[in-house]
Amino acid sequence: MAATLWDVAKQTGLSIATVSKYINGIRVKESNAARIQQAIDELGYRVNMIARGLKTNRSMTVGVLIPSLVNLFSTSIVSAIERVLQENGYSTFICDYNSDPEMEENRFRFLMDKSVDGIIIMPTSIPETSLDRAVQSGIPLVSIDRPLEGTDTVLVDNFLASYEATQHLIQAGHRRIGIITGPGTIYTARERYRGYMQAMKDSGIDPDPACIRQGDYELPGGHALTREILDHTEPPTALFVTNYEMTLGAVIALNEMNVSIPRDLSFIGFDNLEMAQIIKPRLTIVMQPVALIGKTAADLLLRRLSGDMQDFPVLHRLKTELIPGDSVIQPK
Amino acid sequence: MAATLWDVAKQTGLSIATVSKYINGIRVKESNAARIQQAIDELGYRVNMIARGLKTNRSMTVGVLIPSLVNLFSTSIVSAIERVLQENGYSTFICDYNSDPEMEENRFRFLMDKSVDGIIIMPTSIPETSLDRAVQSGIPLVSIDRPLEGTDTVLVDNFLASYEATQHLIQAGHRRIGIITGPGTIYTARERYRGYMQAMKDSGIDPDPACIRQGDYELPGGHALTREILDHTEPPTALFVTNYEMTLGAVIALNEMNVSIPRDLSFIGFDNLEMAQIIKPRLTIVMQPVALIGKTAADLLLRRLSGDMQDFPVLHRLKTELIPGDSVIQPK
DNA sequence: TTGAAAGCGCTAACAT
DNA sequence: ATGTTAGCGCTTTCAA
Repeated sequence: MAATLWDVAKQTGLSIATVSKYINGIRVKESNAARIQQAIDELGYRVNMIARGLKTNRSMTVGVLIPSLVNLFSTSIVSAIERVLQENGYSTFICDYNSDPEMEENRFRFLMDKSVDGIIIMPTSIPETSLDRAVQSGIPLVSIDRPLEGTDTVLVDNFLASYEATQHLIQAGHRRIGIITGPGTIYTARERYRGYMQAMKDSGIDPDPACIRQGDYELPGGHALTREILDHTEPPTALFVTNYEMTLGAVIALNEMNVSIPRDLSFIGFDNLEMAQIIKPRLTIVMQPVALIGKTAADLLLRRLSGDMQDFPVLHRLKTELIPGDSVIQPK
Repeated sequence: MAATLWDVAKQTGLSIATVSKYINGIRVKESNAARIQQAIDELGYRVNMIARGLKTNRSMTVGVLIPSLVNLFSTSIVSAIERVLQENGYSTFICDYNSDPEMEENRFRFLMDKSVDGIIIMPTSIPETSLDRAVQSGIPLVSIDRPLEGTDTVLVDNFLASYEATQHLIQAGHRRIGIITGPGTIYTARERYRGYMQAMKDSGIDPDPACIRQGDYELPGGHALTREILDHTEPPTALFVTNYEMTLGAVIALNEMNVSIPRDLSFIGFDNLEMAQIIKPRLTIVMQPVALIGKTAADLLLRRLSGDMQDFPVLHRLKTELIPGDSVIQPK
């Protein structure tokens, strides 16, 4: 059906080998080059990547494994990854594991079976041992958002992000500061909780457990827990919500309860500048450099793919940014 | 490095062909089957999909092309597609074209070059002629969300969805009904606009242009246009917003403006039941069956992939659902 | 500079 | 039921 090297060779009267060389950028006689190119155009010849892959043992694809495709944070990163990889001739198998630990391993194996050249993974609970197969096959692995033992990693300084946000509230004069964290099983959630606790401690504040709620990183959780915290007889004067979905839920809940930001409650949210800027008053948020995370991970993988194993395993800890809005003022 | 058929054959003392047969589910002697399986386990043998693909001329991958990876509607569909495909042994190349017409063609060609077995595309502006290559290569194509000439298509009845929503407002007694539509370049936006106009017309209402705004399907647009419409000297008594992002923007804007739903304004939004249920009062929304769209498209593609070209090209027009909330009441 | 030939790992006749 | 063999389309020595 589709034209092959053989067709081009035949049409030009040259050999397959010569045509192959031309395609791979090896010098051929100028006049031949022209004839080959013409034949390629006429026949609409395109390299069969599968055949090439079989020969070169490189599929020019990388796998990207994320908890969920239906999550803005993940997909923003993937979007950046895909762009970089694509610019370098790689294509991307994107897999989600539905935040399901079993499926996580499952999909990882699946990617391996697809003979990807490298893998970028946002792990939740996959045990290090399951990754051995990749390591042993010499397939580069880059972990994002959460660290993995003995693996190149790109993440943000979650502890510091949370520390700074909390400190920001403290400096505004708050002492009764609420926080909605993520699941204790998730690394980022633990780190963000740590940052909050440390900041409180460093200021000599003893946090009230009534102000601390562990959420699930999902919108409904943020909504419900915000109500819980605010319904307390002595609600906090400031609230810090530690991811995007829960921030959305919190804002909706506060609107419903007619709790005015920042008059009744100072507020710091997480991620998604766009949303933060649209809300009135503009929300003060912790912003993660999603595009940079993706780009850094992709660049790193590309480097490993090219055989450069310098400084392995490296840990890129990117900085978050506290974007000031109008949602934090002094408590009454 | 990795074990091949040859290794397994050698270890078992059988021939490559026999091992291959076993792997492909062709009966071999029971005792041999056991030996082969054991060797496979011991060696950690896994089929080389690339080699198999070269031989069978099927890569067992399909391409999915969407405008954006950073859009809940798209990714929800993709998520469903991926699930179905994966269950059937296919893997998925997900590409986004950043809502950029040039890139759209670009990425389409890219997928073709990757010798995918089939393609599911959510097209924006790709000309039918660009798809010829797929058609000529015999690569099945399924279009989602928007119809494509001569192509299997899965979409929802946008006209009816909008008609019903508008009618719902009219039946509640509204006559001054605002709408925020999407870009005129996008099929769904045009259809939703048509549905609104038709419903108004069928009830003998002449819509006021001041109540009609064309948005961009993005959150900030919904936000800004809601303010515009409400700032009018004679604002509508009801507002219909025609996609998720803009609905989010509209709700935020209304909260800011202290416009109470439904007391001051009846409201119908679009998509994302989760959000609609969390907002108080619960939003009445038009819901698209995203999971079903994905599943239908994947099933259809799978059918074409298996050679069943019955009723080609078929158009699946799925039904949306108007989910009643508490955001629509009679106007004052 | 070009071409002949040997596979990459697998499947599928075909023969046994 | 099993084995032999001929490729799939490409890259890459090696020789000419």
